[in-house]
Amino acid sequence: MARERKFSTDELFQATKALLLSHGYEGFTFSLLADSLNVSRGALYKYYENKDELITNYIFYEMDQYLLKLKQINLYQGFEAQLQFLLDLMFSYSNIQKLIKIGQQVPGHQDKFKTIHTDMYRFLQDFVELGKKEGKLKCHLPNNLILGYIFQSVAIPNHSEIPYSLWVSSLKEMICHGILSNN
Amino acid sequence: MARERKFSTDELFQATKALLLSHGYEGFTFSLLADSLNVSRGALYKYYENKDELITNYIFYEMDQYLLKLKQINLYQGFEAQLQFLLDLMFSYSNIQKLIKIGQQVPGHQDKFKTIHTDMYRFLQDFVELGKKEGKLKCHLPNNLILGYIFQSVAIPNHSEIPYSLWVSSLKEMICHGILSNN
DNA sequence: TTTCAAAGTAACACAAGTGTTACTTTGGAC
DNA sequence: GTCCAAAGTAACACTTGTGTTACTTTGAAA
Repeated sequence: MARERKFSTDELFQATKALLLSHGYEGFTFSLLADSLNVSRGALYKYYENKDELITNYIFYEMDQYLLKLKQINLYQGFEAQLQFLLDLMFSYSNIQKLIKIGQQVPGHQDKFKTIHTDMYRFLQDFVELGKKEGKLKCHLPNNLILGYIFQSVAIPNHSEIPYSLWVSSLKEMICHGILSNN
Repeated sequence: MARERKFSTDELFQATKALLLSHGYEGFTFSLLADSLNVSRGALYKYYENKDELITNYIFYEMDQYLLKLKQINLYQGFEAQLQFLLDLMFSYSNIQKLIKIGQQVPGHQDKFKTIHTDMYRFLQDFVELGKKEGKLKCHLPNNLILGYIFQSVAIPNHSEIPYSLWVSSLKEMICHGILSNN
């Protein structure tokens, strides 16, 4: 009953993601997005009132997917298995942290994103508490700092192009046992 | 022989810093800067051709100061003392990392900033090598990853407002020995 | 084949940032 | 007091992004 669309929601979101990551919140424009989709700028206004609405929608979509994955942590028994799962998940979704930060820049939506962020941290409290109860995690470290520490580490820039597998295994080692030797 | 200036270079740099950190590279404008200095926009063009030149100048100035401090690491004997010095320095200059990232966004100046960045890392190679030779640092971890890991950790957002001293001591603990208990 | 609603476009008016120019203000040297 | 160079301003022309409107295109249902 209608004309065929020139771009799917998925293509729209992929282009949005690429532009957000390369240009940041302030540098992202509908003109750039329209060009990258080979579509007129006006067409985008058929779907979103403005860039803030699009960005908010997109990042929420991305975070929903992420949270869904995250909740699979409960399929694993014991702290160590859950930690491995969490670390692997983080490395395969390493852009999410950047996107959340961008989301927090959207005027009038900071609260929404802060809420989601704290919700995510609250959801992982059980995981941290489990680690502490099992005697695996250091009890004197604040829960949220442990979580922030884990999430932050995937964002380290790899300037010297260390191979991915070495990168991941080294980071896991440092997160768990630090940079110092034990002797 | 001339009229009195309405703002000093230091005031200019402080205002630039505040705006860069709050608005990012793309969001930083001469209009904002002029307003925050209570001066007309045109006046700024007396000193800098455009925002890129100002930002580059400012961040280089900031990094020069930082490198100067950093070189005091050689005043300390032994790896452990140097590590403590480095960690304390990082926490007191925690914004530098963000500013360097912003600098890397300046069109046509990415190379300059990458150079400075790698220079800084090269300067710290001695420190890392010393740690490895003394058997204090894990030898199998890539040098630049260790450095990136240390620098990145000061940028963790403190959403739950953990007191500064607990924040710093916890991070030092995690960087050195990880999040897991030893037993 | 006609119809019509969704998809898309082109163009307008507006706002904000940029860089420049011609101008005024200031204050020490003379 | 006069001069003049540095400091600062106001305004112009230009560019880019925004949101809207009137328009055309498309394709399946009737």
